[in-house]
Amino acid sequence: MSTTIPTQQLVERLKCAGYKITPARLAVLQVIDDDHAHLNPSDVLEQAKQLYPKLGRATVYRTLELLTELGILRPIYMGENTPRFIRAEGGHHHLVCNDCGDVIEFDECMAGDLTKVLQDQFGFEIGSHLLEFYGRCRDCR
Amino acid sequence: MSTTIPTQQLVERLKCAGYKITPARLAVLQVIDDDHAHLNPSDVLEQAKQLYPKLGRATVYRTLELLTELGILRPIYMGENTPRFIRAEGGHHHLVCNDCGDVIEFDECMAGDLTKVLQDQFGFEIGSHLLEFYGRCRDCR
DNA sequence: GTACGTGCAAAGGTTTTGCATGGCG
DNA sequence: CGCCATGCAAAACCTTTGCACGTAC
Repeated sequence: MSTTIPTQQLVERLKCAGYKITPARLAVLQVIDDDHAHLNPSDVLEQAKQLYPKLGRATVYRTLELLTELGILRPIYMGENTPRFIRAEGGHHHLVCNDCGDVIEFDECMAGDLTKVLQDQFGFEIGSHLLEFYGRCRDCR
Repeated sequence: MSTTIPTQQLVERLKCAGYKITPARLAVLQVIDDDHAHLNPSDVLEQAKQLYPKLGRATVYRTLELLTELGILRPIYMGENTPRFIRAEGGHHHLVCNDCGDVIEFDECMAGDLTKVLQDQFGFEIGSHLLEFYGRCRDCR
């Protein structure tokens, strides 16, 4: 499994923050290095284990926590009772169906304008955002 | 504890859907009947127990699930590993601090415009939305 | 009176922690 | 070679389920 990995960028960020690059971390990084993934811890374990079979569940939790602290990942809640992790940067725009749970991503977003307003008004330094609409999809209507 | 409760509206919705009005449900309804609350199941249990001490934890879970099915509540994830329940209607706009976890609500929101675009584009029937910005608050900078 | 709702306790999952071993730098 | 990171197993949590009893309608 050796693409010239785009994961490289993430590896740099770990290194710069003073963390060691281990096979366990590499496996997790490769799995979550997709702007459109939204995996829960068990998904990550399962997929990363294919890259590094010795990987343990606790390590996945520890790595996900680390990546969240570094601002690389963000946990979101999609209705079931486990968190799902998505890339923290930029924006995520979801259309969630209340009936079948399907999630559609869309691009349009006007959050950029608001970002500046909010930074000024509340003194917040804003790094990313999540915009979700809830309703019923075409098929479920 | 007997205001002329605004909770009345919620009670109606339960009745209409064919559910019995019990003290346990009333207590939970009163606790979550606040557009700005974002409580996790334990919070709800704790607060509702003050209104109805016999209340059990399982009943809180069952009631929260029921209210979610009826479209009255919606679970969201705010970083810890428990869901928090908010009123499902309309929009929720949060400014979340990555460091201290503080949540500020704001009013401005341009999601209304997008709603129509998305309904047309994806055939979705949209009922509500959640817009969250993540960053660091004034105090944590 | 009947069916639905409840509280309790046990079961089922998920997440966290402790600790001896292993491996990155 | 020194620490940090890991895997395993156990502990701690949170959530769900089964069941006999209570109660809204």
